[in-house]
Amino acid sequence: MPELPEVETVRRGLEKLIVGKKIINISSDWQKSLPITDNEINNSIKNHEIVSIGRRGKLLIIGLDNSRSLLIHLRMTGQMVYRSESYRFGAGHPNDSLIGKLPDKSTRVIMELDNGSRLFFNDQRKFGFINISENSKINQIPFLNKMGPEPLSQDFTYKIFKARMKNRANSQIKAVLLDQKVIAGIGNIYADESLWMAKIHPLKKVLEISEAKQRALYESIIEVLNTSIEKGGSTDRNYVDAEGKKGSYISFAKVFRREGKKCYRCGKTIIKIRAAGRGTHLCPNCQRI
DNA sequence: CACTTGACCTGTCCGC
DNA sequence: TGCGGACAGGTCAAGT
Repeated sequence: MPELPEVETVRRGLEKLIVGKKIINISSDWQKSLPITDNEINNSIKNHEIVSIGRRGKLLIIGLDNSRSLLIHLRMTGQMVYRSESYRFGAGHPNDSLIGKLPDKSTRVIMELDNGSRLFFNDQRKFGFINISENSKINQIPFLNKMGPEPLSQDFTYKIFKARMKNRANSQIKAVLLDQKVIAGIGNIYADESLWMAKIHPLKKVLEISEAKQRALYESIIEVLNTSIEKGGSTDRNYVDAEGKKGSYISFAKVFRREGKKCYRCGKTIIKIRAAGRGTHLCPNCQRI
């Protein structure tokens, strides 16, 4: 589910809530959600303090005081929800939350902190995970070391974007945007939104996209991601932030999940097709093949 | 090399 | 009300 803006929203929430706290325990009833040995949990996680919360693409990185990091990928339906000690004694959950009492049936991992609070990793579809790495080895993880640039960093210039597009000249643009090796953090929602904003058909081959439109796409990606972070991300189904609250970007979306409705720009009907194996939304008038 | 399909899982929605 | 199939925001491996 969560793409860069959602993961960034969770990161900011966790940064406020759990940095400086010590992990007392971490446990799971689904091995694949926490593929870490008991030995490692006892030696490298328990009684260690959380010193930082980072993000790379869609991956959350919780830094510990022993040069290790917990790597968390939410995949399609993951949530990281913090609950203070008061929740154990009946405190209500936020009104704009999708979830009630925790743990619930999608809870895969529970982390207990030293102030009595708990962090719940909920993941309906069990695709996500919490793993551990030595910081010095993080860049050796294939998924991370091949990952493309962060689209919201200063280093992500138009020149870099253009060069990376050129490497994938024969591919369909939507597939390229979804490829984490090209640019980190874009998923199905923001690929569709960026392409609509830049007026590019998702099935267009990169080499068929004009210089002006490539420039527009570069700018659209940055604008769309920044706008979504401002709105706290998109809650289409499962996504909630670190406090369990929904994001509001989906109600600002221009094409995503708007099939059958009118294009805000030209009034024609938004359609849904398949591109790169994914449901893909576009305006057939603004975005011509 | 580029693209598709299947796998990993659970839940929801739609049509019969 | 029940049942089967399609589909869901991600990624990887294998096949064409």
